[in-house]
Amino acid sequence: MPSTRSSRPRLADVAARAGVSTATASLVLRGRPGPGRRARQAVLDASHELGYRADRSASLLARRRTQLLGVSMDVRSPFHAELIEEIHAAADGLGYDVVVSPLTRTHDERRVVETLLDSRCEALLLLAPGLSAAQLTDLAQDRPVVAVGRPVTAPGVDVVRVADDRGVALAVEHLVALGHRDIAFVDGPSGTISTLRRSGYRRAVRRLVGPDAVHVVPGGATEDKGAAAVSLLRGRPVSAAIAFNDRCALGVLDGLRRDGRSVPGDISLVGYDDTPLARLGTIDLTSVSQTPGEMGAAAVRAAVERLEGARSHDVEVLLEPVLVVRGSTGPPPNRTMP
Amino acid sequence: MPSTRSSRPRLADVAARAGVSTATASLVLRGRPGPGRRARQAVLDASHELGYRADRSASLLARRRTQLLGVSMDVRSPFHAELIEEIHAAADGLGYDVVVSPLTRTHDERRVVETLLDSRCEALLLLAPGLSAAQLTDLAQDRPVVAVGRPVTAPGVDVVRVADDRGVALAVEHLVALGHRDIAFVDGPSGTISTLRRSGYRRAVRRLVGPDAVHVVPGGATEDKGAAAVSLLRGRPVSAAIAFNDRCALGVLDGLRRDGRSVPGDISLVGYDDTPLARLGTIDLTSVSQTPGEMGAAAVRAAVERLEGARSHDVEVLLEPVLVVRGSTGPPPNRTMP
DNA sequence: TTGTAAGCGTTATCAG
DNA sequence: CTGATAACGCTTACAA
Repeated sequence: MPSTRSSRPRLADVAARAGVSTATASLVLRGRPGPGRRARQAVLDASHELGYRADRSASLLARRRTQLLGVSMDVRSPFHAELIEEIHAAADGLGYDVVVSPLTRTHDERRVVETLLDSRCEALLLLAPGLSAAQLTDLAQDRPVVAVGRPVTAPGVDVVRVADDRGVALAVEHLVALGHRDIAFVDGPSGTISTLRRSGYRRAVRRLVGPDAVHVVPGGATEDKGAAAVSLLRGRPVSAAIAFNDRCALGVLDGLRRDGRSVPGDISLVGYDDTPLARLGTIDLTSVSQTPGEMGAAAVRAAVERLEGARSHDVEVLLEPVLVVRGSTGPPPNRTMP
Repeated sequence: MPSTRSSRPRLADVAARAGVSTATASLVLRGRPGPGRRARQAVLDASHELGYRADRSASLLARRRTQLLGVSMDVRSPFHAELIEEIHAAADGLGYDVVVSPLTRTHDERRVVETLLDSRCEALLLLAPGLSAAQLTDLAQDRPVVAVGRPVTAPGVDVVRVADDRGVALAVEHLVALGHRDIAFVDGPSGTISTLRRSGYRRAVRRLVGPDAVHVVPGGATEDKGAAAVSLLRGRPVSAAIAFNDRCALGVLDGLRRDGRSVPGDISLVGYDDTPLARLGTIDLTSVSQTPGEMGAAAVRAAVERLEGARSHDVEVLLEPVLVVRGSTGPPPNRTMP
């Protein structure tokens, strides 16, 4: 009668069954060169028959390198969710594994980072980290640290982000190409990101339309701020608006509809972030994408370069945003031929 | 001159500095009884001065019990994100730690489960698992398995979910209390969940309004299906609708507005899931909450009960949903006094 | 090519 | 109350 407490098979079990040493078995199972055909086949068979899987803790403990990338994320952010997917895929391709630790009510960023380090992660990819530049620099003292999606200047840490000013410029270019000349910008909350996007708007409008065409109204990062901004849009003739982000745009959209103005019939609207929200059939918002695929790959690459000694100086990877055109933008109403 | 390659301090370093054995140091650092005041203080000081943190792999490897709960989740689901938070908090309280492994393009449920097991998790909490009942039962052979949020009948696995029929019934009761008598149900996709919600609707309407008042129209789980259902709502006088879920409700909302009907002025609307979407100021949807806090706590409790031998029979925890009343429901128009 | 044996950093057992 | 010392399960020099 077999013991009711069936423990997982260990490497020694596989080795015994295959009639080889654990050393040989280990080499075979990790696909390392050395063992011959006979031994290889025997180990593979035995492993399969026993349903063997290596114990992660033991393996990590024994290994010199862990090839583990630690990622901190905000569980609530859909954008982070996408990044996680991409980071996973990119890491996979380079032979690295990923440990994600979610920020929650009970686990703040400091604690999450410690957990990651306790888990023997060799590098840290921090998604939109809230830690100060000094703290980041301090962390980077002992291992590669990559700040993803937040423009920080912290010596020793690599940064991967999308050019915010370029993103808004893309939106302006798109609208101008459609024939718009009265394009407003619904600003975001105070902060680096808003500043970058606003200046991107300013420069693009000045260049493509004219210095007097700049029209920034205060807004914010949330729907209600966007909705509130709608009343400020009435002062001047406006045929298109670019919002700080998708949530803000959603508020603008709703406010406009309440006003009886149709989108894009009366006014075109562009958001930022290309969130799943923007993709909803009923919202269908033209939006600027931060290209999570590129970001994830670049972040992993940055970490791995450092780990493999291919680079020792800091790097800031500035990615190009992509405008995703959907149904919320179109030609302006009553377009007059020149 | 200290070596530039500063490796983390080990337990032995702490012990040496404190002038005690590693055994004593270990006991102190884990807050176990035994060591006296002197030793205790010395170890604590040394540990602090060195910035010591235990190596997780080594600790897990050596420990008899790992007290690790493995959780699989769909990164894209905001509801899962909430559950993760709650599970984390609940586990914390019971002295357990949580390992989350996200389902992604490159990591399907089988692989995620294997990773979790390789990491020495003692129990599995699977959020809305897609595995078959047979597979779940198989997994549950060797450790506690809790299926969260999906009604599966798999011998050996515990289930934690919210009573779907009760949720819809709550919505019906709310609407009837407001004076509605013509309440439609916009159905979901084929499946267990839809069946449960639909029958909850049927029973409640029959009981509170009358057998002829039942009015189910086909819908689906997404916005477009909801929007399409709006045209079917015109056949009968309808003063309120309950949608299969929030996304479907969003489609209904949009369709109604396009029709020029106001919510809740002309028609009241209730969603299901209480997603962040429902909470948006511009949507403000009355919705049925699956109470993630309760679910998370119940799931952790179920796993821990099994692990600690407090229970050996299967259990299905059926939680009460909660109706979150927001701005999309109100009294019916032209209410005639009896 | 293959096996022996020494770690990896903790925890846990068991004498003292 | 404290300290050796043997696990834990795997990787990896080094030797055969």
